Amino acid sequence: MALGAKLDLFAAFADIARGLGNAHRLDLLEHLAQGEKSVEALAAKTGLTFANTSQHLQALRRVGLVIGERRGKQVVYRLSGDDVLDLMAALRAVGERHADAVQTVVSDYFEARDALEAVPFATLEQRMGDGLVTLIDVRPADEFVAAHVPGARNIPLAELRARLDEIPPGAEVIAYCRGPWCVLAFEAVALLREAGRDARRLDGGLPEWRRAGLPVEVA
Amino acid sequence: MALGAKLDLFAAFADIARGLGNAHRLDLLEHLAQGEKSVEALAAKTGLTFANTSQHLQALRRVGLVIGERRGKQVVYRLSGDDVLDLMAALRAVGERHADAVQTVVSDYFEARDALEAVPFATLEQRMGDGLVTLIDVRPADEFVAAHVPGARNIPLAELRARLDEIPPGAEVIAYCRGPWCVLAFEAVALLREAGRDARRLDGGLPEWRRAGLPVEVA
DNA sequence: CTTATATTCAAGAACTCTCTTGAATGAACG
DNA sequence: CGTTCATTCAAGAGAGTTCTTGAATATAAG
Repeated sequence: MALGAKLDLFAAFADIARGLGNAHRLDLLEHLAQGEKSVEALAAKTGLTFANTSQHLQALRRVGLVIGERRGKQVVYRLSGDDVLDLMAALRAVGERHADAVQTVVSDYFEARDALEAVPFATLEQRMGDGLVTLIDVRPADEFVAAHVPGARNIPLAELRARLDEIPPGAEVIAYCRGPWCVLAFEAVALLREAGRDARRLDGGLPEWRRAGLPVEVA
Repeated sequence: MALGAKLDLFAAFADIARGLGNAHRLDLLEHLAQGEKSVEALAAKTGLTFANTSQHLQALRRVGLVIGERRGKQVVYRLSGDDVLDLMAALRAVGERHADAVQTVVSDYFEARDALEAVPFATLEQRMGDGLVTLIDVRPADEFVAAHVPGARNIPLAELRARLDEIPPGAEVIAYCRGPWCVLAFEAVALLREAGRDARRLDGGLPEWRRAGLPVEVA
């Protein structure tokens, strides 16, 4: 019984781990970390079919990682708690350490990343105060509207090249996006450097900012 | 490419999550959190067959959660890093929150647990200093020998009833075992209370103690 | 060199997961 | 109250996981 109960307990935890055990579901979780979203919105963001998105969301809900709530005609999903962000961060920590050793694609990714040193939140706050820095949020506009770092200007990555003139030439540019797994800010920094700007990435995206207890701005 | 690379990255993280996605593998990880062990030792502790234990360990090694090293005739496995403990703790945090809602067995487990308030590490250290407390390690002797909290006395759960007289009657008893998922200390506390002792559980087992940077004693 | 010991590999049966397709539900709106 | 829209359910093909069994390695010891 003690042994059986223990395995039952482990089985429950294993179910949660299996909930995270699919690339598309991690993608969905990252999008949900930006804020609550309908199934339709998630299907559009991830490129999955409607039914498939729904099934993945139900898998996540079954193990308690997300909560789905009917709101009129739509069902809106959100992360079930901040500990889900912590769990994803812990997974990332193990993954980044292991990446070098095994996965080439991934280690390329992280090598590129190491080359661009990230700016900690505290440093950003300080420089924002001094007015020495332009902070840009390179996520799509709808995610910016839902929540963003105070003082950030929204220039989605897709529009960045065309809107370079909106960024004051002298100041340092700091870019952020959805979080540590998100490529948008990396690409933004690469593009900005190509254009001769002094650009760096913020060390963490909006979910990490919020998780750190820092204020966010809406609309 | 950006999208493909991102999914490759997520797939790598998902592989790690799937590594945790099996009750037996979580069991193996908990045992490895006590210290490195051979395949044979793990098979004995978990009750799995030899070949099955080996296969699960290889699954864990493939995703970088454990490291296996040939040492003479044996292959000795250990956790690949402290971040694996953090990952397990994060998984537990989500699981405990979700437990009430879904798994009855598990919620029973956690209810029983809530009834016995756990003693934080800091409190233990203070009371140990005052000599007001008897600390017992209820894990099997081999795990105690590998590492234990300084000042603890080893009385494996199986022997506890027979060795009650080794515990000074007046003082409070604090028991610990393998960690938050381990039932040994729960059962020890229940048994001690039945015997009229003032017993409580330590809030965390040996892996958590070590992870907190506190000193351990060997042999 | 042979044997014993510890571990891994290989193959197969039973089961689970994933994605697709098309039908079914549930709420809102005319 | 019938239609529309967003979502879920159901069934099935294909792939992956798990456990068992027995054979294959690799090291150590005689």
